[in-house]
Amino acid sequence: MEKVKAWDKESLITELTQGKEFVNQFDPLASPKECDLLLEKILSSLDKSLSILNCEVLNGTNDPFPLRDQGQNKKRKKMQQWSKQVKVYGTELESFNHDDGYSWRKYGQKNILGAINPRAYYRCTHRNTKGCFATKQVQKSKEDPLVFEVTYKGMHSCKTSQSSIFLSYENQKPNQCQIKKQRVEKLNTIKEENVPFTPPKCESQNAQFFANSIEPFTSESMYLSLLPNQEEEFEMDKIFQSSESDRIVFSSTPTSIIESPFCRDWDSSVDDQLDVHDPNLMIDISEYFN
DNA sequence: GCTATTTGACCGTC
DNA sequence: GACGGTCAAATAGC
Repeated sequence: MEKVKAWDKESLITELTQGKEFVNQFDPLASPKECDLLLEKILSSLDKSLSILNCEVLNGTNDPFPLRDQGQNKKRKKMQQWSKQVKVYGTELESFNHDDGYSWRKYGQKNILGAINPRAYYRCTHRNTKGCFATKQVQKSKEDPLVFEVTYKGMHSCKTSQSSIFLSYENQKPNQCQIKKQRVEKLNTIKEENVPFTPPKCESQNAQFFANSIEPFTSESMYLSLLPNQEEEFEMDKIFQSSESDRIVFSSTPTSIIESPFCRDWDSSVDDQLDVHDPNLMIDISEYFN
């Protein structure tokens, strides 16, 4: 956080304060239209805040590949990166292609010291055509062969992303909050060291937000996590403060996901496949607003 | 012939 | 020097 310029820090505080105000203004009994409007404002504030952080904290620049344009400084700077785990079941393992909506081209594979399985290296197909330098690494987990650890590096410049959090308003089924054991187990696969969120709770409220799983194909099990160097710079629980009554639920969305591959235009047709109103997808982060 | 994947070699960092 | 990441020639699939 020290690297954030003074004016950026000011802007960040302003945005977060504004976001907090919007959260405070939230009224569960208000009309869905009003709620949507307020949500848009909240998301906008969060997006702006994250943009500031992404630009100034991670690299000190927008460029995910500072070396390529600055031949003088040969020291490789840390690139913006985040990881997720993807769990696959049954026959999915063979056909699993790590499809996250972007087209990737494999450019290498390497046996990693201490790892049983090799690590595969992918780069965006549009590297040459659109100058998109996003890359990802995929490695099968040592502990669980059904789990793939995917690490993304760099931002996609081949597609524009929108809001990182997709929320829908739900106030008609206040007592439907029954978390299935299976989903809880999946959510508990979240690495504690990387995700600043607590496991989901289940409480009835007059109004709740239900998170859509952002990435269509991995609704089964996925998590995103900030790498330690990013996490230490920005912790959600130190930033958000709000009243006790506020209860907002969204998927495990780390701070840098604003530009992540998962934050694409949301296709409402996916809702049916995902059962996006499934209360089991909830993660209660109310304590971060307290 | 074009595109994607494989794989050994090379390079930069620690 | 070891290791991880990338390059690029060879190969495969369509």
